[in-house]
Order: sequence, then structure tokens, then C-alpha cells
Amino acid sequence: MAAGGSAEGVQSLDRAFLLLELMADAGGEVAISRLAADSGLAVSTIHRLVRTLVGRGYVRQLPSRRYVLGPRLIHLGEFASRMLATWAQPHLTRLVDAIGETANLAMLDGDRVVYVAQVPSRHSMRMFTEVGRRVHLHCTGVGKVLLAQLPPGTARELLVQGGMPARTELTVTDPDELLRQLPAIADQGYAVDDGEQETGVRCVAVPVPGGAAAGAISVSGPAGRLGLDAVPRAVPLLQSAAAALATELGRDGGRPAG
Amino acid sequence: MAAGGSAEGVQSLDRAFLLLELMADAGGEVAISRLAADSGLAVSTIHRLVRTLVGRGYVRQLPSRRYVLGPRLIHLGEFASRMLATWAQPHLTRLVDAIGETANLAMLDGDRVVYVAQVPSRHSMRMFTEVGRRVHLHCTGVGKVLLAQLPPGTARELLVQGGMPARTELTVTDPDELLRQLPAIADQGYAVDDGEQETGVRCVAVPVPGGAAAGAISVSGPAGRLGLDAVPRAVPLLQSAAAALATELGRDGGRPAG
DNA sequence: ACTGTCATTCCGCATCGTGGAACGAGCTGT
DNA sequence: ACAGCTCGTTCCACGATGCGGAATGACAGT
Repeated sequence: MAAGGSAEGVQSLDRAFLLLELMADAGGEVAISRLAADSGLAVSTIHRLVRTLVGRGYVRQLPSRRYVLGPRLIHLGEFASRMLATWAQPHLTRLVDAIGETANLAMLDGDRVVYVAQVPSRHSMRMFTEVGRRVHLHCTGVGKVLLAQLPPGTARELLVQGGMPARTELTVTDPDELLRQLPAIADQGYAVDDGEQETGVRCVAVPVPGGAAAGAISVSGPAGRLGLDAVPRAVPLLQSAAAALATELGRDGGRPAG
Repeated sequence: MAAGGSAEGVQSLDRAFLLLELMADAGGEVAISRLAADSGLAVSTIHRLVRTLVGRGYVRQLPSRRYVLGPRLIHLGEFASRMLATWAQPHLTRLVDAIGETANLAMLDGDRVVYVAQVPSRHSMRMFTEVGRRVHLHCTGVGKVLLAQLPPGTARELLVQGGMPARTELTVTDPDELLRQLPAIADQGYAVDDGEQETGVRCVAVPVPGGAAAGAISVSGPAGRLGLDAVPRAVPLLQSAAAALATELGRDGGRPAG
């Protein structure tokens, strides 16, 4: 038959993960019939796959007989996240050494950006960004640079979904204005957040290439230390770190959003 | 044959998730031969399964040809987490309404506790616990109540693995002393953290029943507001909320630790 | 350059998963 | 309260799918 050889993918596995993602996309409880409609698989097949996942705790069945993603996935996700952080650490450390400000690795997560790794600067006054924290897209360097990688329609959708609250006087709160900036960001290959999330804090971010990686790295610090003149010096350093990370991660498999 | 009928589990799926967890347990890059040794499966079989996972981005292959958990799992995990938070929200809100202090849902994650949902109190002075944050087991109410659910050997192991740093003057830093407290906690069905993580902050926690759920809910606030006399009033409220949550989640599939 | 280890590919076999159809529980509308 | 319907669950025989032992190829250490 076909599966054992060089062909790509174990069918049942592929299908199971397709179902998991459909469940994530649905954003809540999903009926098995809906999964059947969305996936084109037989309900019987879906039931068997989902039952297996339930048995292992990756999917939970509610009293309503509908299904949702299970808590076991949280463990795996957290672990994967911590692992990514480990790979990123040396690259971020190098950035901190070279630039002297806190360096972050962030990934797109739905309509937010989540910080997955961070190396703090040695200065006593520095950024306090908790790893795992989710922040808005419109007011951060990493958010803007990630938005610039997406098709404009998707970018607008995410901005509307997540909202654009004014964090400071300088925050851009108009979707159209932000969308107009994105082509330039994509073109120059980096984005700057100039006190748009927190007054006096500047942040320079570049995307991590390699497919629709949905990843970005940045350095951020007080505008007094991280002057505008520092940006052109920081960008190539960031870009080479991003390239190194991308190479190390190999080919991508990530997906922008849900 | 056996698989199609009422038997439990699709073999290839079961195996794939077993491999994912072995990779998580390994704590980093894993060679395929190590997976074979740990799982007892044929390398050929493992290779095919892992290749499928790599193709979908759930596993990443490093230049060293070893494998690690992939970023796509972060998305699923975050999603599952948010989903859990959504279910828990109404129950936590009810607790905040009744007790007036911040309510949390936490789960065991390796040798730490991770907060997966939170409803802040209305007071302006309140706990600042970021969802997704991982804290130590020994100095939190949720940590202690979760430890009390585990076999003593496992509890000790987790304490040693995670360490027991002194966060305040009152933090218990001796494993044996903490282990001695656990039976009483398991017996009374709740744990109190009395300024052991942060001076002046008290926290009451109960487990979420339903198998080795590895879940707990808590309320926490300043000792001045959340007096010791408030504990006996809070406990039954917490327990009924925990019971309601457990019922809603149905039967469990979670696993204590790695 | 040689050797041992380890990931990867090949291939025949039968195990395992598949999906159509029957069953039964739960919900809606009347 | 009853009937009708929808939707999740179970059953079954077919054959496609995944299995694993062994061959191949890539690497690192000596």
C-alpha cells in the first residue's frame, strides 16, 4: 500500500491534528457533526479519532456531548514554549551583549503577540516583560512587524478582533493608519515602537524569516538609552540573529492565526 | 480485526502522543533511537510518525537530526488554556462576588503551578497574578493543595526538582516539614498560604476533584481583608465551585507531572 | 581512511483503520 | 406529554493502511 513507504504522513495522525485545529478554530465547544462538515471525514472516523484523544486527555467531552481541547495540550504547549526559549537564549544573549538592552522572542498567537523568550539587559532600569504574556499587536514593535508579514485583510481582521486601545498618547488607535504603515515596515524589514505602549520606551523588532513563521525578535529599552540613532545599528544585529534562529529552527510549519 | 470496533484507541494516534510526551519528558532534543528505547517501538515506526508530526509543524527537526517539540503546539496549548479559562470564568466570578478577592484556577505543570484562569477582585489593591505564570509549589496555596493530592514520593521529587527558595520570612524551605503538612491538607480538603510567597498576602486553595485532575482553585488577598476568620467561610464556597467545575469538565485525563 | 552509530528508506504481510448503516439518546416543536 | 428529528455512538466486513525487519546512506569519532 501507500502509507508505509516514502509518502508523506500517517493518515490517521494527519486527520487527528486536523481535527484538533478545527476545534481550536471553532473557538469553543464543537459538535462532532460540525467537525464532519468542516473536515469532510465520516462521522464514524471522527468519533474514533476524537475518542482516542479524549482517552488521553487531549480533548475533553462536555456533558453536552460536544468536544473541546483538553488540558493536557496546555502541558505540551508550555513545554514547547520553554524549549523554544532555550534555543533562542544564546541568540538573545548575544543581542543583549551587543546592544545592551532587553531582547525578546515573540510569536503571533491569535490576535495577540505572546513573548516566548526573553533575556533582560544588565541595566537596573529595564523592561519587565513576563514570558508568556500576551500583548496587543498595534502598540508593539513585534506586533507591527508580524502584522506586516500578513496579507492586509488578515492584518485588519486581527486588529479589529484584538482592539486597539490607547496605551499612551502616542498609540496608533486607527486601524487604517496602522495598516498604511505596514507596507513600509515590510519593505524596510523592521518596525519601531516609539512609546506607543509605554511612554518613554522604544523597541526595535524584526521578523524571524522562514515561511509564515509568525515569529519576531526585538530589543527594547528607555528612549534615553536606546536613541533613534541606535536603530540603524541595532537592525542588522537583530536581522542576523533572526536569520541564525531561522536556520536553526529549520523549515517552518507555523501558521499565522485562527 | 480489533481496531474498528469498541476497543479503545487508534493505535497510531496513541503512539504519536506517547512520543510527544516522551519528547517533553526528555526536556530537550531527543534522538529517534532514544525514543525507540523509551517507547519500545520500532525505529521505523517512530520515524514515520515523527515525520508526519514534523510535516505539520508539531515537531521540529534540528540540524543535529534530533527532534524537539514544535511551535505549533504552543498555539494549541494557548488555545486550550484560553478555553479552560472561559469555562472557569463564571465560577471564578461567583467566588469573587461572594468573597471579594481575586480567584484563580491553576494546574500542575511539571514541578511548577501554572495559573490558567483568573478573575481579579474589584478592590484597587489586589493580586497581580498573570495568567500563564508559573510559580513554585511550596509557597502557594494551590501548590500545596496539589502536592497533597500526590503520592508522597512524587511530591518530594517535585519539591526537590523545583527547589524551595525563601520568598518571605515565612516560606517553608524544608522539604520534610512541608511534606509533614500534606496529609493534614489532604484531610481537611484545603490549604492556606499565609504570607509564604509574598508578605501580607493570604491565599486559600482547594483541589478540583475528578481523578488525578491536577487542578486547583483559590482566592487570595491581603491578610488584612482576607482574615483567618474568613477561611472557614471561603472554603465551602471554593469547594462547591470546584465541584461544579469538575462536573462540567467531565471525567479527567490529566496527569500529574513529568 | 576505517568503523560504529544512527537516521532514513524499502518492501511484503496482516493488522489496523475506514465508513456506510443500524441503534439509541436527547432536544424541539406542537 | 408525545412524536419526530437530529446527532452522537456502535457494529461490521472490506481492503487500504500502517507495521517492522532488514538494507541503505549519512556522520562523527579514532
